[in-house]
Amino acid sequence: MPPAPEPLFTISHLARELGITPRSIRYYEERGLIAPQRTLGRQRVYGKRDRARLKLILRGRRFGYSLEEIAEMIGHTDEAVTEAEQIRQSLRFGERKLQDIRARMEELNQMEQELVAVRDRLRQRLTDIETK
Amino acid sequence: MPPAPEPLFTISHLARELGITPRSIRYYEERGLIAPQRTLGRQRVYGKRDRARLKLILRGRRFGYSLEEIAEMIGHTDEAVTEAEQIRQSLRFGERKLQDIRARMEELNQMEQELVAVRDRLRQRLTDIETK
DNA sequence: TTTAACATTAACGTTAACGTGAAGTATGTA
DNA sequence: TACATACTTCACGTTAACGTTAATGTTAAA
Repeated sequence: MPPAPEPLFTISHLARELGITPRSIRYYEERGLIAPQRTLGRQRVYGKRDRARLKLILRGRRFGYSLEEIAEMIGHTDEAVTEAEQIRQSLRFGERKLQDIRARMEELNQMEQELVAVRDRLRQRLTDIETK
Repeated sequence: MPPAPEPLFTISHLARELGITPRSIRYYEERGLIAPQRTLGRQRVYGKRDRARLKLILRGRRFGYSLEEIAEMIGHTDEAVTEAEQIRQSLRFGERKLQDIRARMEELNQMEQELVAVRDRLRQRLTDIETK
């Protein structure tokens, strides 16, 4: 049996799908966040893993993480130390970020409660005004 | 009985307490997010409400919300329309942001799961390597 | 009342994360 | 083979969110 034929994407295809520009994707590569395969003719080819990685990056961005932090979270692709050390590093960063995420969840809860409180106060004032 | 003497803060006092710089606080004011009282000599004076508002702003920032979005969330202090309209507007934005927050919670969960998955894969590879 | 410790405004500087071409070349698809 | 895409490199532009500096005013304490 031949190895499962992985679905491949061109840069602009992927960009459209993710709602970003090819420029951004190349920029992420420049910053060492992804490292797609290339065709014989040097064109970038993206697979499932790359797509997933990009989604992670975008999710991170939506949460205000810098590309630098995201790199730490999911692991740089360049500057290879030994593989084991690489992995251990990623693990350490990953743990930190997990903590971080859990802390953020708490904060989101706080924020939600505060917004709800603000809302309720506003509603109260509104009815006060309208029934005066 | 005199009105409860509210505790007042100077800008750098508040900045220290919140772990930011006076510059940032002034900038938030410039962007219409806060509007502290002034002394006779034009120096800024902050009260409890201001402090709370700043905390909200910072929380928002930690989540990657732009100052613009935060302003929408908690209401601009300038461009006064009628009070009722103001309030209704804030309510609308607030509702949106609540939705937003709930969506983000979902995303955080996703992110956590993915990070955990990454972690587990990494751990697996690590033991693979070490026991080879 | 002087002085040290803050504050104020104004303006220019900085960094991250891209956007926007330009220019010339290579690749891939109908 | 035509034509849309993609590539690289380069460089300049842009926006948000402050940092920094300068020149001056305010305030609390001694």
